[in-house]
Amino acid sequence: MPQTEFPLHRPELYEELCDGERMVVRAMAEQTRVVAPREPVFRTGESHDHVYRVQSGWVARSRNVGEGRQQILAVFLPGDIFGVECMLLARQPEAIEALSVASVNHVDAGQLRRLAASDPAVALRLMFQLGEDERRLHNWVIGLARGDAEARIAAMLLDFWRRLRHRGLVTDDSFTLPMTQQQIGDYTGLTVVHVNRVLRRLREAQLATVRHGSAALHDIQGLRAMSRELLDIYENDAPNETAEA
Amino acid sequence: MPQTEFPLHRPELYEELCDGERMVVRAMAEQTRVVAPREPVFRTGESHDHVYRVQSGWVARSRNVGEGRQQILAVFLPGDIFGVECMLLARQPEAIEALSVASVNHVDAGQLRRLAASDPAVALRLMFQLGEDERRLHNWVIGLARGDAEARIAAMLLDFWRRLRHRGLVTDDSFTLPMTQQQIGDYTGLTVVHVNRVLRRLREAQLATVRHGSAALHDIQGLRAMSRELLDIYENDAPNETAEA
DNA sequence: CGTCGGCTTGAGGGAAATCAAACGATGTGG
DNA sequence: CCACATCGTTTGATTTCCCTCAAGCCGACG
Repeated sequence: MPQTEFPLHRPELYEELCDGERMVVRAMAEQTRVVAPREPVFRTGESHDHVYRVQSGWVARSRNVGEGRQQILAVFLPGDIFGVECMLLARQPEAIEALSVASVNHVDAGQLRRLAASDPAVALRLMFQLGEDERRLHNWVIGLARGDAEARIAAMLLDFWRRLRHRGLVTDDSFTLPMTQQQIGDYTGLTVVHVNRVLRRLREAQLATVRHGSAALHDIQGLRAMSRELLDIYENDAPNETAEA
Repeated sequence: MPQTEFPLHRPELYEELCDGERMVVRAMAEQTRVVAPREPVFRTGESHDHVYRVQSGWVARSRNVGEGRQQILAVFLPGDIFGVECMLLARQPEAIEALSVASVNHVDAGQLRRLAASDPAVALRLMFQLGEDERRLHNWVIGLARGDAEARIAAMLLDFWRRLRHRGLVTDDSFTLPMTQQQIGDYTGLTVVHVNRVLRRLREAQLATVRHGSAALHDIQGLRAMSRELLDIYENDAPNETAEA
């Protein structure tokens, strides 16, 4: 069922979306970079004019905020396209860093813009990525505004798991999670100390085990219950998940 | 200085962006709706297939979360385009409601998609709106994750003021703010009670007065200091603002 | 005049931050 | 093989910010 690759799309766009995906992949095929953990793909303020796509590994978009603290705004998994904004916006306050060893493909922004102008499927694929990112940010705003620490972390784990599954990168309930507890805190807006306590509680409650850079979700339903308020309609009645759990 | 209309764009795109804007406005010119405060433009889950543009008034994107509570995810001001996601994503967990009396233009999504496919300037204008929304969401995520109540409210007031100014809808330091304290809380992730206390503190500190549906920012620099960590690079050295303050 | 929505203020409690310190792996050099 | 430094994790004690609960106030409106 290839449809799972773009889970939220309008069905009638599927063909065109795949066309666009192929075109983007082809345009990016020539240039690849491999980055080590904590190594930036590009830095804050750096004039970057490339659009990227994750080939393997995990990558984060983060912004420095005050003394040595950072906020992780998004985590990109294999298949995600990022940096589309640079085609439009002049300045970029965010940095992109690898979480694990990661390889990314990229293409010149101007070149991609011309491609998008000549091929609507490419423009559609890019817009789709922006739309999907926006929805994920909406969910995250709600998590930060309304969820407590447990709900946020449960929602984070479920989000990663779901996305990896949609791409066929995970089949059971466990996956590698290349983030330190500090980075989890930077993402969820919590301190390391508190992240640690919550992870212990999740472990003790037999809900999930996060350790040594890997996560195992023992009780999907329990985690979903814990983060229920934060999940949007689509996520709350995803059919093939309840079957799995 | 028409450039201020799209504050963050890449300069070389200005012409095309304006072309796109004109095309979108023209395509939407035929259909207008006027909505009263609290009246939905469309509801959660409603299959909507139109893209909108605010002509006048304030409009909010919100999502219901649990018992009678709602989270406001974004506030749209005159000139903003919203609902672009419906061209791409099948389901929409958010509702759109008017905050003040508002008039919105709209156009059928399929029609707009064909227009975007035939005219790259239209696609660019739409992508620009998505990019700008995304940046604002990034800022807001940081605000919720890192900022305390005062920083969030200061950032909110500055954001509205800045956006209204860029569109020439405000010349001095005051503007109408058609939101109740409850709605401000729904936006900033705070309770009414706490919003009220913070607004009192801002008033007592001669920073800003929010009352009777209007806001007056007495000390822009003070407000910016209060929310400094939450503002992105661009916002922290906007030249013509320091001059104004 | 009573009611209703929105604003204001007070008192108490709880979730998470802060401060502080120890523990366990891993690696490095003597 | 043993200091020893480093990085990430773990745990405890205290403090702070904000929520909850509760009640009073004000203007608008029937």
